[in-house]
Amino acid sequence: MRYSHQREIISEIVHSTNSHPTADWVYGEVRRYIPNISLGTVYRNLKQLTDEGIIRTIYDGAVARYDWNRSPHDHLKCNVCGEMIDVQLPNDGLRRTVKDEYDFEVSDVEITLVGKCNKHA
Amino acid sequence: MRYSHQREIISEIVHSTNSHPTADWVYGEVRRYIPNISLGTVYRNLKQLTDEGIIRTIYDGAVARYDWNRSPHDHLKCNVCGEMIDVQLPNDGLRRTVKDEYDFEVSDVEITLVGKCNKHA
DNA sequence: GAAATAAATAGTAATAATTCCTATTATTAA
DNA sequence: TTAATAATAGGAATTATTACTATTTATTTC
Repeated sequence: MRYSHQREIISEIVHSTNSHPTADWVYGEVRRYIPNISLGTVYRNLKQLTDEGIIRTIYDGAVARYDWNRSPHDHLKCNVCGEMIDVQLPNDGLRRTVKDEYDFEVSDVEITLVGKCNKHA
Repeated sequence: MRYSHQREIISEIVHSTNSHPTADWVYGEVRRYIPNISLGTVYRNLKQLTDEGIIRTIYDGAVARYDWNRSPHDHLKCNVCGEMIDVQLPNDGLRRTVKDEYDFEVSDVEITLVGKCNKHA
């Protein structure tokens, strides 16, 4: 993968936020720096960055979101404010359970807890 | 919600499989019984059945899948054969952890373990 | 049981998110 | 510096899904 200015900016933008942005939001931000960038370029680069392991793609219902946080982690999704919060939850138990009970070889764990975050006591 | 033949058949089809079918697959099946049913009718009814709690909608990446199994459960997704297997995993620990550590009020737990199922030793 | 009411349908157009295509531009290797 | 080719912009195409509308059908009322 050779250098491109567009990819550099896209990567920086994803790394600049904890908001798990959508492709469309990233597109809007990149245009502040590269006004005539095309949406296809944004998608292509988000995919390439994902393939290279530089960012992660997560799915929130039907839309893709992008996450700079590559370390294994889970998400809390607040139904009230829509925010998605990174958390690290223990999953050794889950892995062991499915290995023992279903003979299933786990390569990836995806946990999302939906509910109400602490901003809405 | 008043009776309709179309909804009846759609519901039966979703209940007849463990394959977590997509709307498109359901559409193909329903047409064996109602050849001129429209895709919009399938989507509308799948949504209504979901709203009524008769079936569940789950997301597999970007596509919606439908599941007759309403009891709380999780999924094992096999990367080799693509199958999605229903399992019941304990999640009391997870709930307690986020309650205690993040003051997050959980209403729903979504767990998908990705890997290799026991058909591919 | 027939007419009135309104929900549901078929068929099709529209939308949203994403991918694909192609002529042109830019990066890198020699 | 040039040759090779990856990446781009711009737009068309695709896929999944929702919206619209005239017509049909299930239910309600008399």
